[in-house]
Amino acid sequence: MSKLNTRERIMEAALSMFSERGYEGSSTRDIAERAGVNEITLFRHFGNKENLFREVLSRQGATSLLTEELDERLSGCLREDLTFLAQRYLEVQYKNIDYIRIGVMEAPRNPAFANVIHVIPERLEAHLAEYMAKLAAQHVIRNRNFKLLARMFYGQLFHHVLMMCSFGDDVISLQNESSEMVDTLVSMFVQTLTIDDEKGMRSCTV
Amino acid sequence: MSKLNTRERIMEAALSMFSERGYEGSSTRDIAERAGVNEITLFRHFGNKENLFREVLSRQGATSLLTEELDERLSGCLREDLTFLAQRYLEVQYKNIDYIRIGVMEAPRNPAFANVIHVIPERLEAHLAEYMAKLAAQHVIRNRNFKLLARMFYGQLFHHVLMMCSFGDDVISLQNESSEMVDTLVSMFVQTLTIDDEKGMRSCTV
DNA sequence: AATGAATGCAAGTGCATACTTGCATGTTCG
DNA sequence: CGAACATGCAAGTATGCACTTGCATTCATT
Repeated sequence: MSKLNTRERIMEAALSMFSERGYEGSSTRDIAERAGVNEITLFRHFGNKENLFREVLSRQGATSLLTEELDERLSGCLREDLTFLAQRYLEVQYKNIDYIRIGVMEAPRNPAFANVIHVIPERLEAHLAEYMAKLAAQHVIRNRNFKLLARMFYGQLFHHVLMMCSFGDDVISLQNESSEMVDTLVSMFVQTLTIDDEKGMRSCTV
Repeated sequence: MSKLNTRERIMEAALSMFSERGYEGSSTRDIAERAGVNEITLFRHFGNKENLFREVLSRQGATSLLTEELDERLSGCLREDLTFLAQRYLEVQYKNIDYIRIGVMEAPRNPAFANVIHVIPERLEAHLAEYMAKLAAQHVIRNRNFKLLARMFYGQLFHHVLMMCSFGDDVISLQNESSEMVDTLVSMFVQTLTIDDEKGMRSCTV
């Protein structure tokens, strides 16, 4: 008896195939074959292809980042916190590559699917904007357009992840580049946000 | 007599349809209808759907940025130059939206199509990295990993363009955000690159 | 006006796809 | 063991798609 039950096997197979070929490029026959089940079984579980697709996408939440968890780890030290947020984001998105690929492939065709790409970043952007607003209220950092900065922060990270989704770049070198990219990104934000006099003095505050 | 000849009309229709629905989602019948021609005419001109697709993509070069042209406009003043490069990039990519959408939709399925996305950024990144290396050689800016910085610079701009490709965000607010985003981006890079003592003093050098 | 090229119209072909039907077999539980 | 449920197998259906064929009409040029 397989470790996964039939329904799970179908969904795993579907996720990987939708990720490789997109919705239309993945036939129910091929998905069933990859799942090691009969094609009819797929229809018995999900009714039709679209429902299968929907259910596959609905599992994305399982690997989401919860902002409550993030809050517990934030120290108020800008550099540390931004580094932590960036690293956590990359960790989670690397596990979400399949969903990102699907979202990217399908979203222009149907904006409703754009949610697949946005479900994580939107929450995180809002979270980061609030975080920065708090620090600004404490006069730790300058007041800026935090919504825009948060978008740029996560946008840069998203771009990095996107380049790893078989968009042609060398995956190994991109992974090696991750830490340096995160360091550089965080430094830029720290420079932009910190009040000039305090850049070097409050090492743990910033 | 139409302004465009038949072949052109077919390619324009195909570009817009591939952009909306992707390759597989665009039927030759629908493309022909949008072009206002008979379906057979499409086959008479292009032989098959794939050739049509290839020819449509091959026209992307028409709106490319030539780095020679860019060089003529670069003053050596970092802030001005980065701003100019960013603005030009956005101008060109806004015109290239259809190609980007196609590239994004099709690339995960076939990495060969990733070139549609990369053909512009790769050249520009190399160009910018060289530009920064020159300034560093003149001790105008610090020595950094210019390849990474260039990638991040154009990556941020690409992300902005991508968000306008019907990935769910409000297009109007994104356009309004463009200048501010460019200003913020350029400022970040200027801060990162300039030698501390000279940030305010050599206003035109940086 | 005649000719050649370009295009339109209508119907058709072969194949792939999502999905269905009918029957059989295997698995699990009381 | 029997019943209910889950799944397999084989064949089929209706539809859509890329592409083809045959004939007719239109357009441009000489």
